[in-house]
Amino acid sequence: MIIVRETTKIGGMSRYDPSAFPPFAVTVDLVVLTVRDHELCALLVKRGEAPFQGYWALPGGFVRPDEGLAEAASRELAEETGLRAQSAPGQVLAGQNPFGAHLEQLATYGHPQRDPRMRVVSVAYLVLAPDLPSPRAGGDASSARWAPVSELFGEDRNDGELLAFDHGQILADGVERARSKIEYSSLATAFCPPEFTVGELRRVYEAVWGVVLDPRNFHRKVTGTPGFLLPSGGTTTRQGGRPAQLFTAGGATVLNPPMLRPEA
Amino acid sequence: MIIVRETTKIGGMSRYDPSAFPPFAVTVDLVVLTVRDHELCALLVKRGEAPFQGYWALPGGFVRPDEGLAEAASRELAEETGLRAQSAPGQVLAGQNPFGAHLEQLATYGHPQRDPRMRVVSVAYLVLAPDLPSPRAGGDASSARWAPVSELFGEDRNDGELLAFDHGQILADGVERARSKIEYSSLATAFCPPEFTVGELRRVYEAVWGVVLDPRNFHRKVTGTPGFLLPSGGTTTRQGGRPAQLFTAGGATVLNPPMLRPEA
DNA sequence: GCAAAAGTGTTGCTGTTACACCCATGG
DNA sequence: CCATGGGTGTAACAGCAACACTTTTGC
Repeated sequence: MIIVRETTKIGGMSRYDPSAFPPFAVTVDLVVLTVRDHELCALLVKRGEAPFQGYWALPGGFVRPDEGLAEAASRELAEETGLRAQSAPGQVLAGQNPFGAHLEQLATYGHPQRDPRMRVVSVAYLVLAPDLPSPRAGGDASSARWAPVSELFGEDRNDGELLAFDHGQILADGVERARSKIEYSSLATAFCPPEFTVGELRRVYEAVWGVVLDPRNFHRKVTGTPGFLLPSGGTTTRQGGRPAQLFTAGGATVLNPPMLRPEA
Repeated sequence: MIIVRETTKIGGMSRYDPSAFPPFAVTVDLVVLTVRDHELCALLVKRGEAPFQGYWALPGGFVRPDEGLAEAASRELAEETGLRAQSAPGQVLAGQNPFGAHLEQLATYGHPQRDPRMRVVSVAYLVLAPDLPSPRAGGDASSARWAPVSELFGEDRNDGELLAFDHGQILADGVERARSKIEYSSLATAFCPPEFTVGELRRVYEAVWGVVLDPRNFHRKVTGTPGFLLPSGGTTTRQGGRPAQLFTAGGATVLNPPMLRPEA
């Protein structure tokens, strides 16, 4: 164990001695969410080694000595899913990249005993991605899956399936962040492909919140908010019924007034 | 420099080798905000050593090997101000402690070059405190001060006064978090003493947002929101004029519908 | 009395809800 | 023709902004 030699505090000035510091490891963990088949799903990978061998966990890994935190999250995301993420909110580039995804810092978890082996501080990132073909984790499909969050937290949850470390808490925080953030921002478009219809966007809200929304009022609300949606010109009938206009995400990132989440 | 020996990745399973990890230092930095004299102010301390010697900086310090992150933030806060913080949002205890303050995690900053000496990852915490007598930093009053945020970011800012490291960014993020969060939560009460009047609470909103609010509509709004304010029974004339009812913060932590921030 | 701050009443406006209704396509 | 989803019109209603007005203290 490395010996900690914190400098004596004199007048609150001496903040730390750079030549001596406590032995910390820093990792990033990813809460990757998508909407599949009308359900909010999270990406999980299976652990192959102790501790928590065989448990499902969030994807993640070490931060390398010369990379930033968001950079590390982005790299891990690409390694495990092939996704490329946009970390700056409100950037228009997301639509240009067919595998674009939203990435933002969620929170940092550093309980002293969260990893039984050593002191690990983990910076969690939240990723919102459009529906992807299938997860890949180093080419081994059996070690990664999309888990519906209702199975993990809902009434019909399987309590036998606990996540490794404190990843259950991290995932819950990520889901809650996503649920509240689509209320007052245009983030829900991050779950959609580059071009999408109003109905598809509505089904995203319904899946994330677990509610049903009035299609007519929803349509008026989102098309009436300036900068939220940009008509792309095309139409599609991929959902059946009358052809629907196609839109791309507009530049507006903040919705005012917000989308109202029904209390159900 | 410690040599990094990251394990080879096999099927995305091997996350890290606990016996070898990159050399990271983990610190906490505090954005301590209060309202003094109708102005939103932040607590700054003067650095006594290189780098950035003589610059103003956010209070903070090392995370000790056996303490949690919030625990470290709370300890640093107590050491530098004498404040005791409540980290769990919505706790009723704040009113019982005359030096109670709200504490929540803000974000984590880990740019590889943010500290010129070594790799430092800093977990920033946001503290909202009622007006305090005067800052103390290890007993040396000249090394700590309350700085109005308008002087640091407003039109009348003094550009010569840059903060150390990336603390300007951290402070800006904290101020923005506070400004947006009092909109849809009852957090503004954290800036008030245990007992306060509706007018005092309104002046908090006005100082944090830099706007003027209609006293009549504000009064109706906050007293009409169930669980926001609890009448304590007493009255006061400390603001002059007709005696005002005294309130304590109610249990409600989320305001729905939110307080509307004027665009001015 | 006068200034100052606390409260209440009222009116018009904005935005939401709920639902009737029409439109355009595939089968 | 009918089912399906897309889109518009409209009336009832809730909440907010603006402002006139009353109340209760200190000086």
